[in-house]
Amino acid sequence: MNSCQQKAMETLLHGHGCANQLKLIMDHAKSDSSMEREDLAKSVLHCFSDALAILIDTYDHHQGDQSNNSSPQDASPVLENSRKPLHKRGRKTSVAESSDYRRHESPNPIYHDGFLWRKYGQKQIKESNHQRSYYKCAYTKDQNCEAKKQVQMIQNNPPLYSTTYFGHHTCQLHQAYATFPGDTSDPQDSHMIRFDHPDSSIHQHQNQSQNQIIYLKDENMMMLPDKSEEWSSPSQWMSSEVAHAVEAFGFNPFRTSSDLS
DNA sequence: GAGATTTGACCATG
DNA sequence: CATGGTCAAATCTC
Repeated sequence: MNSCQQKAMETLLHGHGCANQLKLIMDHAKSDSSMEREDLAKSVLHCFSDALAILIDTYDHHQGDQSNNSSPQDASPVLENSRKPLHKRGRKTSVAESSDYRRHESPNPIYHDGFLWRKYGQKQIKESNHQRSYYKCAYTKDQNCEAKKQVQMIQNNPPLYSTTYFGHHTCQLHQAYATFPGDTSDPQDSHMIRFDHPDSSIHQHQNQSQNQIIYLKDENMMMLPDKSEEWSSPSQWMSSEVAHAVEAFGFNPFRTSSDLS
């Protein structure tokens, strides 16, 4: 799996975690938490739309490369290392010279990509009418993680955002997630990872709940369990784009979080 | 009060 | 010197 597919899967996992939190809230909420539910629902929708954008973008690269008979590794927009020394402050290398970057364009800025980011700067870019935001991994100091990303609106109508990732996460993703065990106070910080599937033979975890499990189907439509048995294959309960991407790249979203490590 | 974000300044690069 | 990436003090939010 290349980095784009992994990023898309992380985004999907985050969305699924939000959906699980939403379920928990709906199961247990006695008081009025409609705002929290609404925020979670929005978060879920953002995650899936972002993941779709990544997958579609990656699929386009994949198709293009196949037609050009180039290797799969060339599909990701990763340029050669610049081999230039890093300095403590100021511009290090331009985007084109950066050692490793992946760029995605989507109608929504990618905020929920499964990682925790800390904004450290914002700048008006000369060649663009829009500002660019700079983010570092929140675990830059704690775990010496050097992952960064830049988010910039590149088009107004229709809105189009470019999210560029630099470097790799060396932080422990699951440790980061474990920091927020079941905390439903802030949907932005919801990081539960679990991928349930209507077919119990695929994933044992869903048996733990006889309660409502909400599955996503086409166009973000939510379905209750009494409908879920109708979906015998992923293509029936995922959006068609995601299912297509899953088949195209052969990655399995039904693995547990421990499988990912 | 702690942590996150904003924003002006600093600095490397071309 | 213009530009863009980063720092860090100021400000904001919870």
